[in-house]
Amino acid sequence: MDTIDLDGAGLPHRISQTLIKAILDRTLRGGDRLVETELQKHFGVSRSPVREAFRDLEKRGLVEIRARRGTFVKKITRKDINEHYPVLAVLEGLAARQAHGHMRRDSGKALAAELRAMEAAARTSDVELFLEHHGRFHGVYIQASGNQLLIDMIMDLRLRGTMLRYFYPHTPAYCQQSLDIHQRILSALCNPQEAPGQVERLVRGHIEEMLVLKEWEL
Amino acid sequence: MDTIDLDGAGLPHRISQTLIKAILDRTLRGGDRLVETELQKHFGVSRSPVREAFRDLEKRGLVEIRARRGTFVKKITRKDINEHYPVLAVLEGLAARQAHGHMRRDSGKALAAELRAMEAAARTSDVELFLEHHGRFHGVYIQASGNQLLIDMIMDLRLRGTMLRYFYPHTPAYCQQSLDIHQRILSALCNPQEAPGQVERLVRGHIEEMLVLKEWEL
DNA sequence: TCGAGATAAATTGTCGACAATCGACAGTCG
DNA sequence: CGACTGTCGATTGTCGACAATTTATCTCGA
Repeated sequence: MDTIDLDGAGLPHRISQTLIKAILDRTLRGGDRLVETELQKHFGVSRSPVREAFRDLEKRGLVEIRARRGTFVKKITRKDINEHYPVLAVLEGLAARQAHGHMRRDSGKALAAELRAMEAAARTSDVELFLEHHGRFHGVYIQASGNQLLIDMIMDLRLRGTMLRYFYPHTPAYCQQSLDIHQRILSALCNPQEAPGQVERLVRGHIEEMLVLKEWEL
Repeated sequence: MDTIDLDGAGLPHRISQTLIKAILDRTLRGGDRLVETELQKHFGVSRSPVREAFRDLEKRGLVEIRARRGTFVKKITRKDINEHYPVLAVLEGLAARQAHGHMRRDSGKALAAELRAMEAAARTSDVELFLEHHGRFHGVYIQASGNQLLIDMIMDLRLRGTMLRYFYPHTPAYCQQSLDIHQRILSALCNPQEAPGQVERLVRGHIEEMLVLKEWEL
């Protein structure tokens, strides 16, 4: 690896963004050690911004900083997966409930657009594209919840979830099958008459299902 | 303020702990600016550990770091309160549900002990003592959930909640009144026959009630 | 008197160097 | 032969100084 140029403002942020990308696309693997002096040379900066970037990654749950021993990319375990989805499920369920309370027309349109894109991706078995629009579909009602605390917590969890996704083989079949539940979620969200509890249950159940699936390879 | 001595290991951690105490007991008020050079002199260390402590406080949501502008103790707003309790409610609800799934006898005993202490404190109108045991009561089933991710998230939220508590006048009357719901939560948690959904609903409802109370002074 | 612009002070961001600590290896002793 | 201890290299923790930026102050003119 050679020295990379990144002039401008916000050194720590830019470094952490680069590292996040590297972790999410598995250039950096779970358990890998991040050495300050190496990254210092790699980015052509001093150790201070590198250390601050590490703190940011730690906050986001992507690395673990062990005092006087170094920082390591977090290793995904079965336990992490078992703990992740129930928490994400209740939070997204709450987000859906709160979003349902004040849905705007454009939010509904955005949801419908993402769902159509998901259908198209499923038809061509483009799993990667499907996942992108699937993520955006969820993002719409999360943002629409208007609860900034909730939004931040979910976004952090979803970032970690991106690490998890490598361990679950998203098949075209699963894409096809999950279209139905998203259609129902869309309908419920856009129907003011729908019971808030029902909207919440649909979303929560949809996410909890990830745990039931047995194909996780660890 | 004079220089304070804190030898030993974990400078940043010790500094952040000191600052957390100061923020929670309102020695440092919302909106106050934390200047690196001042704290550096106060603690008799360099700016590096102070900066790391700031990052820790930011992660915990107690301060806000604005780039090139300084770090400020977070100001509590009505919006924060409105966003806080629904999120805490669903998370503690989930914790209670998961704890209910594998309650040990000693957890039940601990719950009962805390509830008795709460009753005693309520009888003598010792609100401070009541709140301490109330916090521990919740802590028991949170820990019993066994979900470390969930535990960490709730603990962070509860820390922030400690800041909120100054804005709600906890009266002896409220203590007395909340004994009943805690008795029901205790019974539900300790009864294996109880429906998980019911346990979750009880806890979630109890926490969401904080929002309905009108006595918040902002 | 008030406001805009220039200047000065204060504060954060970054850097390179030194100190403290950890892990591995080798040597010694039982 | 195995376990313990001391040393060495590598890496993190801390420091003080400098650079960049923001905020406060001062001056000048309308």
